[in-house]
Amino acid sequence: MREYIANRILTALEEMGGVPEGFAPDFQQPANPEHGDLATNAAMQLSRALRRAPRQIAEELVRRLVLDPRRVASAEVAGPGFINFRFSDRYVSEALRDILEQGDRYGRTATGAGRRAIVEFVSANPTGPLTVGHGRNAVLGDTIANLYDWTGWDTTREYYFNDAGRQMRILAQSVEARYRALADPSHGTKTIDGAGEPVVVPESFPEDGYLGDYIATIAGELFERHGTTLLGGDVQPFKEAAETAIFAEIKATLVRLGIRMDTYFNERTLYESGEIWRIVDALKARDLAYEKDGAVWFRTTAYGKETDTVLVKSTGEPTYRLPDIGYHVEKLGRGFDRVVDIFGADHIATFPDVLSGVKALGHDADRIQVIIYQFVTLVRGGEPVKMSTRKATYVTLDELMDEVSEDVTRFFFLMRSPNTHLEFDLDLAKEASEKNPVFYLQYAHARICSILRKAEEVGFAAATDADLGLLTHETETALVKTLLSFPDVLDRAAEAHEPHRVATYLREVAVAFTQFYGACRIIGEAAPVAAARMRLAVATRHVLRNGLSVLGIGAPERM
RNA sequence: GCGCCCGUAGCUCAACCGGAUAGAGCAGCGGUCUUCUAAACCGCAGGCUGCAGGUUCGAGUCCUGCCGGGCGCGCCA
Repeated sequence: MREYIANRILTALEEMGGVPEGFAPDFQQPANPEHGDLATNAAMQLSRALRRAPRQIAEELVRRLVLDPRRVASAEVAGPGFINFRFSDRYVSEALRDILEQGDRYGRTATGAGRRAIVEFVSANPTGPLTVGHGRNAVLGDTIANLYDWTGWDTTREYYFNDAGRQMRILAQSVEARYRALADPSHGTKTIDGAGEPVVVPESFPEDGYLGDYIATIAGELFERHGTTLLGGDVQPFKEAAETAIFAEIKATLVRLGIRMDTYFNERTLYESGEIWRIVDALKARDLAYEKDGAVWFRTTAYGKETDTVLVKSTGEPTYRLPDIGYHVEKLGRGFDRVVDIFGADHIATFPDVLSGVKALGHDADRIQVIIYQFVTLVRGGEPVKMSTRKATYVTLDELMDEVSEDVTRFFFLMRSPNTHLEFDLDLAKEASEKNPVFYLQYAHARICSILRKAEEVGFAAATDADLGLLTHETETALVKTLLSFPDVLDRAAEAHEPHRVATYLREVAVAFTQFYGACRIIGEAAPVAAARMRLAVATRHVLRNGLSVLGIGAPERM
């Protein structure tokens, strides 16, 4: 519809002349229903170029505008120069028929058709269970991937990790120390500081080791399986056991959240392929990298930073920036048209270096979209909770889901814009979970299912040939019009990488349906009217179900 | 000190590329179940959009400065 009206406007404007090259009228959905179904501010935008008053332009435009009355009922000038369009009844009922035909595909668009996107998210190294902090990343990334999928992109979900660094070494040593305490009765103990409190640990436990219970569990399993045979040996078996166990747990947590990765990318690949050293050479060849004090530096001052940045330490070990650059070059090399990263706010200062590196190597960094989300502040008993994976002062995602359910967890992380801080009050989430807005959406869906069940009981099959023109009540047309914007909402949410728009929209759908439900009965009305209303209910169910599915949230048939 | 994000109703947050009278939920007050799910609906109250300038037909939105909160600024990841 937008496209149709835009074309008609451009045709009319052509006759008027003086319109700037490439002008595209902008549309919005008026907040006030008195302002019609669609509005354009084209006349105001053109005021300057045409050197005429907006209202005058708008009036001439409307006079010249040729619109098919079967689609558009009216076009009128209002306010400072808006042109308000009202859809015809015929268009509205045809659009509703279209929703019903598309069913569980309704909402899908072809915006990204023929293009490929990769969304990298979670990407936690296997040093411990996923925490509430990872939750926002995981749910945001998965839902953004869903949005790409629904808007026609060929979408890949990827998990990037590093199992070779210092943290993994400390993790392995932590497991080994717990194991020794089990396998060797003579192994002593010591006291270290953990989260401000003294903790008793095995004597060989690293000062900054991991204190979580899962470490002891892994050590216990090793002892059961291998007895004392691992004593005094290499640390490698401990590392492998820890990585295997922790990754299994992470994947299980993701599955609970409804997340399945398509690919896993190990940072080590970039070392083994020699990719990172090729990058160093290429940067040096362009005089964007140089050696100083035994280290290799990236000339980030050439990109507006105050200082240059170390790429390879004097120990010969790369900093994480180098493989990050390599990883992004590699992803672009795989032919993705869009490379999306989901990062926490702590990466805000580092990803520009990565983009600079990608650009320096002659790649198209514009294909890379970095989504920065603000941190989750966990509040318990009115106090913010400090979290650390190493010190085990965290709340895991699994614990959170146990407390408030998977659906509430997902919705909570999605209902707010990524770039606002998210305050997660645990007490509130637990106590007031029944008041959570997600239930409102699910309830509307369950209610529709209930009506359809009831209709069947009383022998009221939902005829597919209903006369949709009978839907003339205020709440009926309002509901249909709300349903109509679903594809557009998905397009915009995908483009902006803002899943919360879908959540906000679904609430509007649920409100519109509930108002219709309150004002109009279905079962018991004259057959033609009842049939038409049932079709409307079915269409609404499609939008709710499809929308919830984009968010990764269940659509229960009864509650 | 520098960079980025945020500041909107008592609380948590919306506001689509700068548009028309800034909207929801929760909390508060008052109504509504003999009829398809009351996990609901209707109504009332609640605002100098942190402050001060600027840009323009028009600013919560863009620019500058200040105030307040968060995150980051390492040969750590």
